[in-house]
Amino acid sequence: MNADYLKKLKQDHFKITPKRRAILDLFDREDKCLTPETIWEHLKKTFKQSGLPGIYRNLELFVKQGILIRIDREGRKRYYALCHDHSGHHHHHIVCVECGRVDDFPVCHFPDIKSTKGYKILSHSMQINGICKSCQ
Amino acid sequence: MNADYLKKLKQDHFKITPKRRAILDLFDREDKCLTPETIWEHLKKTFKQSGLPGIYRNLELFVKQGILIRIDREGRKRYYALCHDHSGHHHHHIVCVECGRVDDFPVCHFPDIKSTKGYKILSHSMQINGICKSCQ
DNA sequence: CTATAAATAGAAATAATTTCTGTTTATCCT
DNA sequence: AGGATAAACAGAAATTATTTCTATTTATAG
Ligand SMILES: [Mn+2]
Ligand SMILES: [Mn+2]
Ligand SMILES: [Zn+2]
Ligand SMILES: [Zn+2]
Repeated sequence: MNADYLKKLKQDHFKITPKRRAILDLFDREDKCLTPETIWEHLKKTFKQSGLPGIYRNLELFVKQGILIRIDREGRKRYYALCHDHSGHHHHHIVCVECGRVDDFPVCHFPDIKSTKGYKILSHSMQINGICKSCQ
Repeated sequence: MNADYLKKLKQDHFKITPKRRAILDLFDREDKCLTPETIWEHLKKTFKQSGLPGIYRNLELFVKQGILIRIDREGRKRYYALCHDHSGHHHHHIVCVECGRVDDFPVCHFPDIKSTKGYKILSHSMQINGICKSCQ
């Protein structure tokens, strides 16, 4: 849970600030993907002072740390969600197109090849879209 | 090739305009993913009159028609590329992170399951990133 | 407790995308 | 070929998500 993420931050010499705690807490509570602005709306309840640029910066930091992932949805906004996996194992995510809930997709089916069609393969990204139990 | 795309448009009662031809020709010639603005720069050479909103509209039309796909790259711009497959077979794409070249990735390894973790699966998207032969 | 670099707020800038309106044009039908 | 029609278009303007900048605050190591 949350403490693991904070430990990960501390390990890499990033500061544990109240805002950062609050962002991670929010993701824990909401259990779905969120936009920077939605997060900001929530934070403003607790911190009457709070800037959107700080949200953006922290979200990108969390992605670099493997704590959050970016989610693709309709529309022109960004979405982020908790990765939920602390082992660092490669895996993918399934997203509810209705409510934005995100869960780990247990395994990766992509073959472990290093090249195809003359390309040297570096990475792959994948997202599964569906409808979660409670939205069905 | 190009004629197939035009046929597809005509079938669905979309007009074959010089701009549309020019956009598809450009993709054929460039053989990589392009941003709306890049396309616009090229079109302006031939059509001194030419508006960016028209480019945006056409690109989204082509995506709906399965002629183009959207490509994720670094930065905040959109990229589009030819799908290159007229059979309509489900498949994915590999993108050169250096030059933006895009090729069909022959097969899809994602299992044909209809549900997981309580989700009803609707779709999945995937992109393979690598370095193409000429960029290595 | 202090020094210090990291994090922040707030305002402003940036730039991609969309919307709107009036005009043009591809296509269908005589 | 000529005319009617809806689709496509240009151009300007609006929108809005994201980034940059600067001065101030704050978490943390020593
Ligand atoms: Mn995960
Ligand atoms: Mn393809
Ligand atoms: Zn749901
Ligand atoms: Zn390349």
